[in-house]
Amino acid sequence: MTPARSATIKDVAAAAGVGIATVSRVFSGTGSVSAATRERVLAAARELDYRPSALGRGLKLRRSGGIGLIVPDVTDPFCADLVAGVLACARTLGEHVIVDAAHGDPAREAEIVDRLVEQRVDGVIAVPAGEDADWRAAARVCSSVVFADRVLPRLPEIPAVLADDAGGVRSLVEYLVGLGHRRIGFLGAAPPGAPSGAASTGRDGPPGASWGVRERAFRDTLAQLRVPLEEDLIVAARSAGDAAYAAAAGLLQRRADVTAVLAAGHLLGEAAVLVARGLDLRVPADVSIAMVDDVAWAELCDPPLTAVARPARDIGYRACELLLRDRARRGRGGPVLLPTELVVRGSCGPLRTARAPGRGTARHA
Amino acid sequence: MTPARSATIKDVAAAAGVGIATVSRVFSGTGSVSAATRERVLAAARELDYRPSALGRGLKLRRSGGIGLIVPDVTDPFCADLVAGVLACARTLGEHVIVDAAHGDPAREAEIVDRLVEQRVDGVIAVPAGEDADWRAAARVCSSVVFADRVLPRLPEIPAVLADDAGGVRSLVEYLVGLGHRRIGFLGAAPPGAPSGAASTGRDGPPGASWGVRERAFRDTLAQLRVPLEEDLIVAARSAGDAAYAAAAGLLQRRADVTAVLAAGHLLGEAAVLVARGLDLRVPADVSIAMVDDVAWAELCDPPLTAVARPARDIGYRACELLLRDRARRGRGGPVLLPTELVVRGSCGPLRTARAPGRGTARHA
DNA sequence: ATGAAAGCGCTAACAC
DNA sequence: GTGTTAGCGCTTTCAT
Repeated sequence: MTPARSATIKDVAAAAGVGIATVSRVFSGTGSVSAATRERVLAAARELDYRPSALGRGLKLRRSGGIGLIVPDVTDPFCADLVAGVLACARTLGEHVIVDAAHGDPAREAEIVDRLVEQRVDGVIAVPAGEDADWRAAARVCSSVVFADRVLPRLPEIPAVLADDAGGVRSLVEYLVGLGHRRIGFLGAAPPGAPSGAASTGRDGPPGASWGVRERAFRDTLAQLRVPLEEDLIVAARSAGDAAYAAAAGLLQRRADVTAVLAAGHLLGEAAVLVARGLDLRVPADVSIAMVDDVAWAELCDPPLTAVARPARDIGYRACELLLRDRARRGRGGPVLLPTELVVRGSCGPLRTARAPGRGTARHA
Repeated sequence: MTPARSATIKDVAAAAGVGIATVSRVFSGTGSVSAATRERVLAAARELDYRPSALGRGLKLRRSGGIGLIVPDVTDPFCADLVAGVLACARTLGEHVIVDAAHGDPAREAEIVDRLVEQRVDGVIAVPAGEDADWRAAARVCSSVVFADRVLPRLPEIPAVLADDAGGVRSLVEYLVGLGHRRIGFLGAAPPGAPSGAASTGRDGPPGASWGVRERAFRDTLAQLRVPLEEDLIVAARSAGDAAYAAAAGLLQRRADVTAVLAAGHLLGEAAVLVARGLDLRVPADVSIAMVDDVAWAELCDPPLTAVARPARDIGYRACELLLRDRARRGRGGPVLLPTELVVRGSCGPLRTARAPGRGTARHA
């Protein structure tokens, strides 16, 4: 009863008493077929439970009808939103999406790119981890590559869609300074491999560069507002859990006089909140906290956290559009910059003179 | 310089002065090739920047080397973890993963399944939304289908990997009852389409059935512990934001005497926390809250939320293994059940006699 | 050990 | 409008 192998276009043609080209026309929508024939073909196809093979079509057309998407980690809320955006756009364009996670490992990323090229995907969207992957080759073999959320300084010709991180940090700093804060701690993400906890050099490291953008925006805005900058208020940590926690704890204990902390990412923000709680600091009475990335828990936190929302979903959506629709317009005028939004909640308050006595001392690792 | 079209096996064969079969042998690892020839082939391939086409191979082999993964929503933390698990396993097996989100819409899911079948994926893993999709056909054309996290009652023959939700809820109820609670509200997820806020019927609705499992476990455990069950403490809500909030608010206002709330999912838990805050109820002094799904914010919450952790990542990993490796062992002895873990934090306290006066009155929509 | 040749399922000229 | 035919890039007998 059930056919051992799924029916092919040839089977359908035979069953409908037509040529295979006609069947192809019916299913690919190309050319013209009389209503009667079309009906017969459709009936035969239904009867045989025929499913056109994307493999055959792909081979002929030299494209698979799918795109590749590489993110650092699908469980990161920002990445997840980005993925959702790509999925939404790809769906409207009838393409499927091969997703993979590079976990910040350039070698792994290079492998993924290779696989994607072998699959002959119609394009690749990546939140790039590094320059090991042969991005140019990928852009050549696949029709194209678009970067999302991050760019690689050495590959300026690859089009990109980014959040306006500088603008986001600027609005946060302006907000904090407007509240009266002067000694603001900056928890920044260090590039992979950098010594954790060390103050950054202020220059862009090879990968990402986005951390550099945020730190520079922090410095620039402070300068612009004529707030003196203290180097040891700027801390760079690998944003992994423990390192981030250590960095935040170090900052808050070393400088008991900081009145506000700006975390340059949600993992760093999480660390800041946990450290403040561990040190028994009241937020915002003893210290104000704000962060980049408006993830779900920001609202659930007590007090709810003020954050800069970055349009992750839109970034994904636009990147996909850029890749598949606006091929022509691509890469002109530098990266596409999407606006961020400052979401004010309760975690930042006006400046108080000093921390309550006894607070801010280590009490908990 | 750059070839207009990427090199094919034929080009490499010509360049290396060998037949295409030899090149194929070199790249597919099949058959035997002399070391010298292999070297020449590899050199030629490198020279031409040759990438074997998965399309050609797939057509011949009648499999694409990829699997499909359908989840309700990639931005849901549980789903994201599940996806990560599938990705991890697929990677070890050298398969790529086509991911898509059905958003709880059976029609959309059916479309996705169709696309996946057209792609001739080697198998499909799904957190199923409904029975519209032709799962049996998919299982036939693709080699197989495995359900994750949910099963479809009408398709018992499809293998599945699930969390032991019943056990999780049971441990939560036992914990709460052990703390002295007797009037425990249950916030359950209603099947899509059911009237929100209405008490459920206690029977499995067509889709998912997982909500049914949790509610039944709630009832059963209470009965087993000889705690009287009050029907109007059981509320079913669509777990979407507003509906969940409304359901939680309804429960807490209608029954000012509930001393604990068990939310059957993280969205419902979020609603419970927000409502408690809105009603100015102290947690756990006025009301204890616990939920199923140990998502990131549970720890960031104040107080941190007690929750049942479900092994989302493992579910994904096992489902993928089952699909690709343990084909033989599949579907024997019913679904694979993975254990949950009760993570006790600060959101549940011992029973107090009554809510503080004035609390629990509506004060905030 | 290696090459020639026959498809895998489909689309796109090109004939009629 | 519809059928015929020639590949798309690869794997795989089957010879050699």
